[in-house]
Amino acid sequence: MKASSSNQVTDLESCSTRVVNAERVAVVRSRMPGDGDLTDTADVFGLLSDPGRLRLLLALLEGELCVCDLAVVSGLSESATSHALRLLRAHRVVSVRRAGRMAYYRLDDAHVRMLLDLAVAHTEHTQAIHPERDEPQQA
Amino acid sequence: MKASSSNQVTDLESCSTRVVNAERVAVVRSRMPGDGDLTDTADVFGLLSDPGRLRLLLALLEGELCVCDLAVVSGLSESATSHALRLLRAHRVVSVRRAGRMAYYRLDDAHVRMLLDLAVAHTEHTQAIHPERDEPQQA
DNA sequence: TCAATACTTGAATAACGGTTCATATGAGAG
DNA sequence: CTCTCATATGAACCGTTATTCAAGTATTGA
Repeated sequence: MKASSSNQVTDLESCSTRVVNAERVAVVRSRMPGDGDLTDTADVFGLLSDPGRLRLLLALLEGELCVCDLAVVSGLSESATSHALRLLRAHRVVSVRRAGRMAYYRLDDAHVRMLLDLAVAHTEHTQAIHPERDEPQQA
Repeated sequence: MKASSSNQVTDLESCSTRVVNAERVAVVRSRMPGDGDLTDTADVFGLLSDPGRLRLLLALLEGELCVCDLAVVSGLSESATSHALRLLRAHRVVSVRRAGRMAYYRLDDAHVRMLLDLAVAHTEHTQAIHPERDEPQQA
């Protein structure tokens, strides 16, 4: 717990930034996560912010896949796929299982899985509501 | 965060990319969202991938705030705050209410709100499980 | 009207991030 | 052992993006 002595938020009138609603600012400040948690969270979102990586992770929602299959599904080159998987692995989002010369990757982060599920649900939802976009999904 | 049309995934054996588990690849392919939805989703995650913007949006979870208060809370300059809000506004994530010379921004995207709530819940959860990180929240 | 306030905008700079190419590693086949 | 296959890695390239500075637009008050 933080016993923040934030009754007096008017302590930064000196610089160019004033405060209009001091009370709300204090509340928001007290609820704001710490710097470390914040950058961690931003990093996680950053990992999901690339279409290629997003495809990789969505492909892994159903179970493990080898690198070349991931490359095919994601539309990336095998090198780009490997780089992307390396990044995801570094952040503990995926894990590897080696079998011979193959490498099978799987999704290994419950939080990321929830974010992906939520994103998928949302796209399906908006697809149902706003079907104006034509999506030819080749068989 | 970019809007690229990088979908060229034809199922040919001719090129260097083979398929190992053809069945799984087919299933994953059929479930894969279309290119438009995918870049949209990636863009949304991209908007949340910056600590400054993340702070802005977390601040707006509780209600509207004016630009200078948002600048204070996020730790950004007022110019950087305005640029960030412009970007979020362009993506319909926040909306503005003008009152005199003030501009009050509010969170205006249910999906983003869910993502933020989930992220906050997760940081609080891991904070409870792994409290190894010390968080001195400056008063 | 003049000046101050609250916010916006554009240009410029610097840093970051994703792809590619070439090469490396390591396992299995011959 | 040698060669190929599956993946990994490093360096370079180039577009993207965040920040800053300076100037611009409204709006309010004197």
